Amino acid sequence: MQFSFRMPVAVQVLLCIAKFDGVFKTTSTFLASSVNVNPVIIRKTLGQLKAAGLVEVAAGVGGAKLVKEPCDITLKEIFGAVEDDEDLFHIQEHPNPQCPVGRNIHKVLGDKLSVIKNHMLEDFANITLEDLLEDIHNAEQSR
Amino acid sequence: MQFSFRMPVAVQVLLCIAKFDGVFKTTSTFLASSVNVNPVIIRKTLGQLKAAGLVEVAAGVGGAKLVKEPCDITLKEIFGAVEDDEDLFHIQEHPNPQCPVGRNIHKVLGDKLSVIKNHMLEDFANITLEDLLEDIHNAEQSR
DNA sequence: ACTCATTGTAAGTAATGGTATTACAATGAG
DNA sequence: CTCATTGTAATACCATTACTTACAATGAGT
Repeated sequence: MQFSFRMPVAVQVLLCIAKFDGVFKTTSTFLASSVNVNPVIIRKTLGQLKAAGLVEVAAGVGGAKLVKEPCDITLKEIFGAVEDDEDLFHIQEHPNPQCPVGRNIHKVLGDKLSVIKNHMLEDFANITLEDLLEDIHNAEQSR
Repeated sequence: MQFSFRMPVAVQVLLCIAKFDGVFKTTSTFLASSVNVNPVIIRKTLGQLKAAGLVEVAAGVGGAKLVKEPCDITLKEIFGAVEDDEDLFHIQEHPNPQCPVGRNIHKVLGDKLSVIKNHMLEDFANITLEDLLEDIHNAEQSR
């Protein structure tokens, strides 16, 4: 059980846009060939990133660019842009209300798990696109 | 996108076993009526918890009991018992190796995300079954 | 030894969600 | 006006989850 492609795809898309800004026109087809998924997936992702105010996309002429600096874009924003804001875990909605465990499980476990989800989001908030660009740069240097 | 029922179900099963120890025989049918899922799901879950050394199940006569004290059972163990040990996120396996982003994304993003997953597991390790039993007890008191 | 509720497990079904793909109208710079 | 590209809908395919039925194996109680 794990999260879908969406967030990693969005991250890679943004990294490519940042990396190739001014060098190549970053169309959905171009980005799709880096990620190796269908261009429609990229367009959908770009739409979500645009709605979140992270990129602007040139309809018609094509290409996307960042609205904010890489140091001002965090994984938390990216995650929020492409994933629904729902609980991390799926707790059975209709437990037995006659059972003392059943009638409290949602509140008790839900509380704990939402704290943990917030921790995860905080971790995401501490990672910026610039961090990743640097890591990639370093990885390229040591080839 | 979220994790499946499995972990919350396992938690509820363990809580019921602890709560009703010596009062009711905790058969799969009994547990299933608290969680409100099919008894077969409970048996499968109990099998995983047994394999993880958290419970023992009386085949034939029926019923389950804890092998360890509630204060010694953490969410991390429960999570590990019912979920595969895989990455939190699914990073595209075949990005374009000709792209500097594509050929490094797995390492760069994977590293960051595995740190975050470990944080999550640490959070899980700090929550015991006893904590949850207490929370339920308190919730019941204030009804 | 027999009984019987229960576990362990397999097999099949249904529902859900993610990804891929095709198709096409709308866009907008040149 | 042209044309590559975006935005979006519709569809298909596949994997996973959860549900359900079925039945042999188990083991305490009689």
